[in-house]
Order: sequence, then structure tokens, then C-alpha cells
Amino acid sequence: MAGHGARGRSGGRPTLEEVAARAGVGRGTVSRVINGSPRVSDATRAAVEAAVAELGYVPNTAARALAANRTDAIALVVPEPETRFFAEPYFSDMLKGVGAELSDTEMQLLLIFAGSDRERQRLAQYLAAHRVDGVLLVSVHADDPLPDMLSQLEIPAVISGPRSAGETLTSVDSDNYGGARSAVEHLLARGRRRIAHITGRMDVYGARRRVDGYRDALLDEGLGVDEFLIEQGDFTEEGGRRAMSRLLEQAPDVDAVFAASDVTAAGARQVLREAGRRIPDDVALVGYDDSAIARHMDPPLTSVRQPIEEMGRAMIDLLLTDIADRRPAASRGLERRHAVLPTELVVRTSS
Amino acid sequence: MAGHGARGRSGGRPTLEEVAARAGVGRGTVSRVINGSPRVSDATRAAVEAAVAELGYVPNTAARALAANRTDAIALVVPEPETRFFAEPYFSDMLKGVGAELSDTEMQLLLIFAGSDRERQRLAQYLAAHRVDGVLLVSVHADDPLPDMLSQLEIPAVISGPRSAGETLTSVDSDNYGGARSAVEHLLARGRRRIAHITGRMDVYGARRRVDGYRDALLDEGLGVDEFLIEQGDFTEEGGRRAMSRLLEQAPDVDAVFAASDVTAAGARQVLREAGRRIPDDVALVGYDDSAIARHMDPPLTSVRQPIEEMGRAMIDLLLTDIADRRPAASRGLERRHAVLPTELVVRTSS
DNA sequence: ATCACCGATGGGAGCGCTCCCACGGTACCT
DNA sequence: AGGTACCGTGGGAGCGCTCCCATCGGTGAT
Repeated sequence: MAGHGARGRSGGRPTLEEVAARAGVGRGTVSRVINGSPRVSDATRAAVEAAVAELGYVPNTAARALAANRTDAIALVVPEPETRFFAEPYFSDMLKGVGAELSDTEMQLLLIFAGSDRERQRLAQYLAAHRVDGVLLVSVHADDPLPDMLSQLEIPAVISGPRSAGETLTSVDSDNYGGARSAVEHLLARGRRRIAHITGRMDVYGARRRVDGYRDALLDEGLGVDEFLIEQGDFTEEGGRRAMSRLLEQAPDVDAVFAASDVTAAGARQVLREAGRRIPDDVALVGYDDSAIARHMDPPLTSVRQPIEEMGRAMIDLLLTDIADRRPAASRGLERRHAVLPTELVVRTSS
Repeated sequence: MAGHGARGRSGGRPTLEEVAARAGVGRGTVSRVINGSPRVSDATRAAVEAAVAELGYVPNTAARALAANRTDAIALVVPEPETRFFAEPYFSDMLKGVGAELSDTEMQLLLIFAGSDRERQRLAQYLAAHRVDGVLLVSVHADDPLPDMLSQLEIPAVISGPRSAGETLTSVDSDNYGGARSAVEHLLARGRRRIAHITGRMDVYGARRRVDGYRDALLDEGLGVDEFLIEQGDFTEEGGRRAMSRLLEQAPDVDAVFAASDVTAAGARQVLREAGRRIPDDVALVGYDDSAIARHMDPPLTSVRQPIEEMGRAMIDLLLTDIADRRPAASRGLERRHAVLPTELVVRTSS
């Protein structure tokens, strides 16, 4: 496939120098051709390309990295144990988008797990050695020191799911606010009036935005927000169960529930069923994530889909720009960049 | 975490030279300390280590790679689309073993998918550029050109699941022969005498070994091998169904089935059930892989477990040796290395 | 015609490290 | 005392590339 047979006489791989000699030009010119510089005449370029093909020349990455002070590699850092990585389709979707967007690039993607302390140690060392040009951060907890470390090292980084409205890193997010709004508006349109919300972990920015969307949707409809209809969850099934129990107690007339995740909705459904409430007849239910759970729930769950794959693509786009600019977002001052991608409400029979 | 604050005066990262100056020694000595050479006095070593700590020195990988002509990276090549990678626990287990064995090494693991032609193209380019010191090959098809390419490029490689008895690459495998034997011996011990075998795809070496194990177990018991009891499958459920149908026709007195995979066993079970045969009362069933399917089948399926994680570990072991020897297995002549790891029969109620 | 200018090109000077040879010193042998 | 051996050490010579500056003609303006 690569390497058309003829090699440098010494048996080793051909070098720039050898290609230059073969093409009858200087080293600099070959370098320019290889790197697609426009400052080369067409004739010369053709000659060089011929020589490259004949010798089966492939640039030496290490030499290039040393001379140019870049690695042509970026890391996707997963601060979770590998198990979760394989278990959650989130990562697989994200990886698909990232891979696709990277595929017509010279950039190499490294997958780095940093679930255990030991692994985090290694990661720190790795970043300190500047072995990547940039970093993709997914599912980062609010108090994670990783983002700061990256800023300190001046390594460009893009985070999926900003930690706050004032996120210093370049970020990509789905429209949590809009997603929540669309869910609540959908329930309103179905005639529901006592719509409850089971939140996610409130230290997660996206969860807070979903609450905002919930509130605003009700307010815009002219309905007030009944605080007894808002219960805190934590994205888990158990949290959903507990929150639903409390809701049934303090607001027995609830006729719809918008949960901050599908798993939470599953927990709520369980409690509702035990309480004899039918879904969607008595209580309509909407989840978030549009995961496999949503599709397989009984009844199938209406849910807000996030464009994970597109988010992956967007992360790469932003990161490559940051890298090209050769400066991390932190030093970019006010021109920080945040992409927000639209969500989509997938309506099923639970609402 | 890394980098104790003090940096080289110039603001950039400290270099070997700077560490040497600080420690009052020569460049070569620092290099020796960094690389753990024993030819350094204890006092000198201590001084250098102090300087390294003070300056927060981290070796420049690119420079090292260029000078030493190695990359300190190995690739796990998955010749499948990413989807399958995430779907099959095989890969996740393998990765766990590989990661564990690599964790006290400086080696960096790269995960490379080569499912599409485009990806394979990139991979070829990648290998031609010698961007890794070695390659781990998993789930390679018999006619894949990848192994040859690696030999040609003289890149050390270890394959899991040799392609034939004469595999030229260093290989790791589970004991397919022994696994099959143990399954059949188990059925014999349970008093079964008309034991059928649904094979895997016969172009897969491991599948052929399983047939060998099946035959020898019967022969050693003094039973002949009835060719009507051997039916070809292809590791799939559908293949299992078809094979089982044929078996019921040509050998209606069958009282046990050893299938080359759990999925195949699932297909067979279906046909058996439709034919009114009870499992295990009328026909005992044994599968291979000990996958999730086996545990959740009705009745739970006896199956042969392969030590995937250990195989991952073994692959790394062998690969690191090959790399240290700086020569691919192909040029090693007759001292090729093949590890074969034991399987384990997990007995459940299907037999 | 003259001169400033610009695009195309060649090649020196490193990038930070490893490898290896040469050096001085000490210990041990004859 | 002289020789041999070996250890710990310093530092030159690259590894193959990019960056950048100097150079060389050719061009259009004056």
C-alpha cells in the first residue's frame, strides 16, 4: 500500500535529504512541498512529488515533532474507569463524532483513561511532557483539578459540558435550557398543568440549566412555579425513586413529571406504578438523554435527545482552531468560545 | 502534581543540559540516571535526581524518539468498526488486561480502529511511518494482509488467535483444543454417548482446534467419531439453527451438543426446543466463550471460558520482549513464540 | 536602462536527546 | 614499580526535520 518498493540505498527509511537529492532540489523545498506550502512552483512540486513516490518517503514524526515543537496528536481524556467507558453509549457516540471529524486530518487521537489515582498520576506526567497538542475533556466533575492543570501548562483544551456559565476553557454543550423548555412545552401542549421536575445533581451546570428551562417554560405560559413541584435528584435511578416519593406526598395532584435523565425517569416510573398511577393516563413522563433505557421502557419514554456525535465533531473543530492559534483559551481573554448544540425532543407514548 | 514550580530560566521546559548544569555533571550522566543505567555512582545519581526534582524536568519525548529511534508506544489494532468494539465484551476484557500489564511501563497504548478501507489506508501510512514500536493484533481474519505488512516493515507484533499452526508472528491463544476436550469429557462423564459438535467457521484456526479436541476426547474414550454428528456452523446464531436442524435429521438419537460458541448454542437451543427436546433432559448443551448470553440463557448454559484478560497481559509480555530484542518474530527463525492459556469449563444447568 | 521589489529556492542553525568513544582514576595483578 | 582492567564520567556527533535568512533572477515602475 505505502512504500513503492525502492528504498534509500542504506536499507533504512529515506530522509528528506535523499528525496531532495533525487528531485534535484534543496531540503527546504521538499519540506515546503510536504507541508503544502504555496510558495513552490508547479514544476518543482511535481518533481518532488515524483521523488517522494519513487522512494516511498514517509516523514519521520519524531524529527518533525522535535523541530516544530508539536506532536500532531490530541488526547481524549476520560476521567472514568474503563468499565464505564464501555458501558455508556455516550462515550461511543462521542468517539464516533471525534473520529469522523479527525479522519481527514493528520492528527492522531489518543484515548486516555484517568479513573484511578494511579492513572491520573500518569496523565499528569503525560501532559507535563507535552505529549499532545491539545486535550478533549469529557464528563469532568466540578472540582476536578484537570482543567486548571491544562491552563497552567498552556495546553489547548475543549471541555464538553462547561462547569459553569463562566467556563474558562473553550466548551461544547448541548442546549440544556432549550431541551428542558421543549420537554415542558410539550407537556403543556398536551394539557398538563401540574408539571413536576426531578432535577439532576445541582453541582452540574447542565442540570441547573435544565431547571432554568423548566421554570421559564412555565412562566412564559403564565403559570407560576410551584416549588413543591421541584425535587432534587442526582441522575440516578434511586434518586428518581426518592424524589418521586416526596413529590407524590407534597403534590399529589401532579399530572406530569419531567426528569433530568432517563435513568431518573425509570426510578420515578417505578414509584408511580407502585402508587397506582398510570402512565401516561394519570401522569405523563419525560426523560432526558434518549438512551436505550428510554426506548425499552414500558411504556416507551419521551425523552430529550442530545446530539452527542455532533458535539464530538464540534469539540474537534474548536480544538483544532485553538491549536492552530497556538494559545489556550484561558489566555484568549474575553473571546472565549462556547458552542451550544440544539437538542431534539423524541416523543413516545409516555407523554 | 508534576513540576515543582521552578522552571528553566527561559520560561520553557528545562532540558537535559540544564539539569546537568544544575547538578554539576555532564549531559551523559543525567541521561544515564534518567534511563536507569547502573553505571552511575550513588552520590551522582542523588545529585541528579535532586536537580531533576527542583527543575521539574520531564524528558522531551520527541527528542528521545528521534535520537533513540523508538517511540515508546505500541498500538492495539482492531480491524473492526468501532461499533463492534464497544458491543463485544471481548475487547473490553482484552483492553483491561493490556492496560494492567502496561501500567508499570513507560509504554503508551494507542487504540487504532481499522474497520473501513479508509481507516486501513491510514493505518498502513501510520505503520510505514514507524510511529509505534510494536503492534497488538486482535480478531484478524485469515486473509488479512496486515500481518504480512508488519513483517515486511519489521515491526514486532503479537497476534491473538494464530491464523494457523505455522503462525509466523508471535502469538497468544487460549487452549481451544483443551477447551473442547474438557467440554466433551464433561458430557461423557454425564453419561452422554451421542455427542454432536457444531463447529465454527473452519477458516478460523481456533475452530479447527476445537474440532480436534472434540474428536480426540471421543477417541480416547474408546468411542468412534460419527461424522454425521459433526455439522459445520459459522459462530452465528443462524448457523447454529441450521446445523442443529441437519443434526436432528441425520442423527435423531443425539443426546448432547457441543457448540463452538454460545451464540451458536443459542441457535441450536431454539431448534431443539421447537423439536420438543428438553434441555438438559433429552439433550445436553455446551457452548463456548462464557459470554453474557450463556449466563442469561434458559436454562443457563454450560460454557468454556477463555481467559481474555490474561491473554491481553500475555500479549504485552511477549510484545515487550520482542521489542527489547529489537527484531520481529519473523526474523527469529525457529524460536517463534506462542503462548497458549488454559480455558475453564463453567458448568451450568444446560448439561 | 535602472532600481526597488517579490517569488522561488538553498542550506545553516538548531530542536533535545542518545550513543559511543575517550579520558582520568582506582584497584588489582605480576 | 609497571601493567592491565575496569568504573564513572564528559562531551562530540549525529538523529531528520522545520525555521528562517540570504540569494538569485525576473518584473514592473520610474
